[in-house]
Amino acid sequence: MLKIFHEYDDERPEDRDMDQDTEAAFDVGARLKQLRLARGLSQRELAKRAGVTNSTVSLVEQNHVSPSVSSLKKILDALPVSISAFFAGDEPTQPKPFYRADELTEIGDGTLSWGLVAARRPDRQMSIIHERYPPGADSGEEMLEHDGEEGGVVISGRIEITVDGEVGVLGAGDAYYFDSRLPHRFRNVGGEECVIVSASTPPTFSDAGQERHHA
Amino acid sequence: MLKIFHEYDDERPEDRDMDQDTEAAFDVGARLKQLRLARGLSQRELAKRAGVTNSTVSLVEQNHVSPSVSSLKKILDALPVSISAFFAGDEPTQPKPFYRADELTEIGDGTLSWGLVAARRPDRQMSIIHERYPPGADSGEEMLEHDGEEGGVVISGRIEITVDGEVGVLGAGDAYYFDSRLPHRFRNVGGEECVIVSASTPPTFSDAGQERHHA
DNA sequence: ATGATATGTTGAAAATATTCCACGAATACG
DNA sequence: CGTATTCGTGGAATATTTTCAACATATCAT
Repeated sequence: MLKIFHEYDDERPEDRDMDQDTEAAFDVGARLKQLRLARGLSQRELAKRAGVTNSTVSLVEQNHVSPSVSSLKKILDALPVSISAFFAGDEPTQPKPFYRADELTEIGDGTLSWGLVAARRPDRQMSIIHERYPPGADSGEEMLEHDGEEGGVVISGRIEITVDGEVGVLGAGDAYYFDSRLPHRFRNVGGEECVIVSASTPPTFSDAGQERHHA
Repeated sequence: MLKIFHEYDDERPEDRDMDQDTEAAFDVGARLKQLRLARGLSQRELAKRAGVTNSTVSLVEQNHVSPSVSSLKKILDALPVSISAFFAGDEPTQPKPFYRADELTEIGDGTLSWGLVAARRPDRQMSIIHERYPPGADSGEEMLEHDGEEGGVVISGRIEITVDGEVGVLGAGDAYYFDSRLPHRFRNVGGEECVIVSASTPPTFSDAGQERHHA
């Protein structure tokens, strides 16, 4: 869970009756600042969009005040970030070993040329795939349905994805994530190649037919 | 997004202005009351556990005030419910398949600006992250070790990855995959930003709170 | 009925958040 | 060097919140 900072910089944490919980602190100010800077906004610019004063943004970022929910909402709306997402932020899974680009296992069907990461790894829990969809590429009329979950991030180009009847056209930086049992389909409707990095679990593609049991 | 009520009595949780989102107003008071009653607590009992007065609980439940983040946190801690989970009803906790680039939940520590896909999806089996390492970024001297597996594909830039003593420098198109229990580290040793799309399982980063334990 | 306890509400005081306005630092430009 | 602009900060005034201390209602036992 989180602990909300409420002290002034020069005060010590014990000054306040921060009681029982020992949980990790959640730094509202730092998180807000991070999100603001990630969007290249100044305090004033953000405040203007949010309908609050720059002072408010400043004080909140310094944890000199604990904003009211309504104020925080105004500010986050301007980013935009939901309150839920705001507080969902925590330590990420630090990412990290090594497959040369030409070492990725090709799993295309002729038209497609995809690279599967760590294809031969036994008991692998995920399939991470570097996908390249040429213009017009289509996973097919009949929707795909299989166990597991899959998601990915679009690197370049544009792709139309249909999930359970819902259609979205994603561009660079956009992402998707859904339950693979829902009928789905991928189509490159643009004029250029579309590149995606995807992950799915449990691994649908297994080079060595090494399926692992999964509840 | 959500609408925080700040009006008195006669106001009701209705849409007032519809911005780009299709979401309805978020009734803080009603949600709090719902959670409190679900646990069979009186306002006074909850207030006592939370370290606030019963008045505060009463006023908040009636939407007569918009509580400060610190107050709301105190109250929710006593339930216990995370702030993120509290507002989760707002965001499509339902399987939302598509995520605009700016909808990815930002994670990172200020220098980093990463986007987590489907952060608030309940019982998500993977964390897919769009990572951006600025020049010089380093996951740290001390190696990371945690349960699960992780992998990813380098989109641009160069990154040095150390896994269990083995060091590799990856460039665009290269990939990695390893057991997260092995000590590992990431460093952008190049002069330009390095972009990676990674996936890890199980998700170390979860929108925790009052959720059921899952196997 | 009467008192004892528990509930949720609210006026007024106290505490805190937010605004208004100005300051100093940094940058750019003549 | 001066001046304009933008930045983040913070004092003092204002607005909102939280607390304190009732109050009204309801239930239950005596």
